[in-house]
Amino acid sequence: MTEASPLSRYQLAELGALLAEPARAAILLALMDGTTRPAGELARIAGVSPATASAHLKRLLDGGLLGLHEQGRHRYFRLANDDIAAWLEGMVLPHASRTAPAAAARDPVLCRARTCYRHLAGQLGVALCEAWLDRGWLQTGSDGICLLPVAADALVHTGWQASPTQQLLRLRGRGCLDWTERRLHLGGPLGVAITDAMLDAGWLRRAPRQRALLPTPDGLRRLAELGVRLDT
Amino acid sequence: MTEASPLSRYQLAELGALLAEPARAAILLALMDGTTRPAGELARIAGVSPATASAHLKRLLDGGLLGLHEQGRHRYFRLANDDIAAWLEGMVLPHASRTAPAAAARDPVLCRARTCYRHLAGQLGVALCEAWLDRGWLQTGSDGICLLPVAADALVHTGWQASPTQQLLRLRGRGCLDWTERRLHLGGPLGVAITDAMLDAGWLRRAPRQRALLPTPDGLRRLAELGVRLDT
DNA sequence: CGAACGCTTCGTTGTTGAGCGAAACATGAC
DNA sequence: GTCATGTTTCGCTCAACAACGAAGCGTTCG
Repeated sequence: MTEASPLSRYQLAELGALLAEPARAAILLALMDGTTRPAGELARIAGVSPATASAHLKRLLDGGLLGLHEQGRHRYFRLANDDIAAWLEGMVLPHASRTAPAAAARDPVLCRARTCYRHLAGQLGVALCEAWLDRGWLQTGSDGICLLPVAADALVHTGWQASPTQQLLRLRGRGCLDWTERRLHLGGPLGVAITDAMLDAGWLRRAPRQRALLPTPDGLRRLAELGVRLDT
Repeated sequence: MTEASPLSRYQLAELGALLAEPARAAILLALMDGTTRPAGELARIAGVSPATASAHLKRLLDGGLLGLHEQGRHRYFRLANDDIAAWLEGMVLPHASRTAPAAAARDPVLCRARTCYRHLAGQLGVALCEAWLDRGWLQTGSDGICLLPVAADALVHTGWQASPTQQLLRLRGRGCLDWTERRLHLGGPLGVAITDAMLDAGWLRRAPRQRALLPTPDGLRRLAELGVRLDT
């Protein structure tokens, strides 16, 4: 059997139906920054009763869009994986051609650096991925992208803690499509770990109510040392 | 005003609702190969009455997903633009992580070469775009990607008709994300024109009922002369 | 233990919208 | 003009499902 289309009309419709309700859309958008939130909080964000939100969460869970972590009487929800986050980011495409004939009309802060799921995206994310691949710090293999020891040494030299850096060597990342840059940035567990480390170290700060990430002056300097520059 | 999210919950829900009906999904999938079809034919494909299809087409049109060409008593529908096609191609992402843990499980023929909207996509499309950018045959500017005269000369030398090649110089293309390769291929009017020319010249043939494109032995040879190789 | 809490399930109501046939409206053929 | 064809609009029915309150279940705290 050679499927004529990789996606049947029914699968496509089912996927669309999951987005077709403002309450569900709000839940997905709220989780796009990689946060993990309990059902009650998502109900409040979506503006519906806990009972209604519970039904929505069940549908999203069954649809494979959400992941679940149960802890006592709490149920914490998150996006299922990087692909879901990248896919949601890509949902802006139809609007891009309608509402933004000039691509520059988009929010420049969000273009510069933001989270995609839990990892770094935007110009900075793409620059990091490409620079480190160029330098041979990242290597793509059949099991994903891994960080090489030479990179870990450089990170320690720039001020990272040695012990967590050793853990990075065991993690795997993968390419994730960046919808503003239309190139790859580093996703997967490795991408998440690197982004978390940069947040911890104060190289990046989270914008108050956005998915945007704000690089600090110190962070920009350190990143430049690591070959990551924002071309302007 | 700095919009917190580039897409509100209502916009996202509206977009999802457009896909949420199997009949509408079937219409969009049928138009993904770049064809232009009258309302009656789309009704037959979707398996609904002309009256029902008319309502669906109106919604898709109002939603900005379709374009319209009226001719006499016929109304021909097509996808609105390249972005819509690329976006639909990206709709497989959520399924990719569920149903295809190994990316190689996808149809290799479709991965090699296919149409995205009306232009060449897949390994061959990406290879062409990158090779020609490397050679300096394509140049990216503020108004898109254009073909340089040196490339036109090379095309004529490989057997293209001189007159249509001159027209290519006036067209503009743009990068379009390839969901199997996760890199850019050449879309826009320039991409469409080049693909059409290759089909006319017999370098590529359309697969009977798929969006797949089959490169002919002659076509592969000529493409290799132009620097476009399928790395295996 | 009992009370408070977080969440889900159940039962009900109301709205949305998909679907069709019939009729209307065009256009093109004769 | 008359008829056939392609498409849309109208009126209707029916199914799906979002939403809530109430009740139920399991967990945590005092």
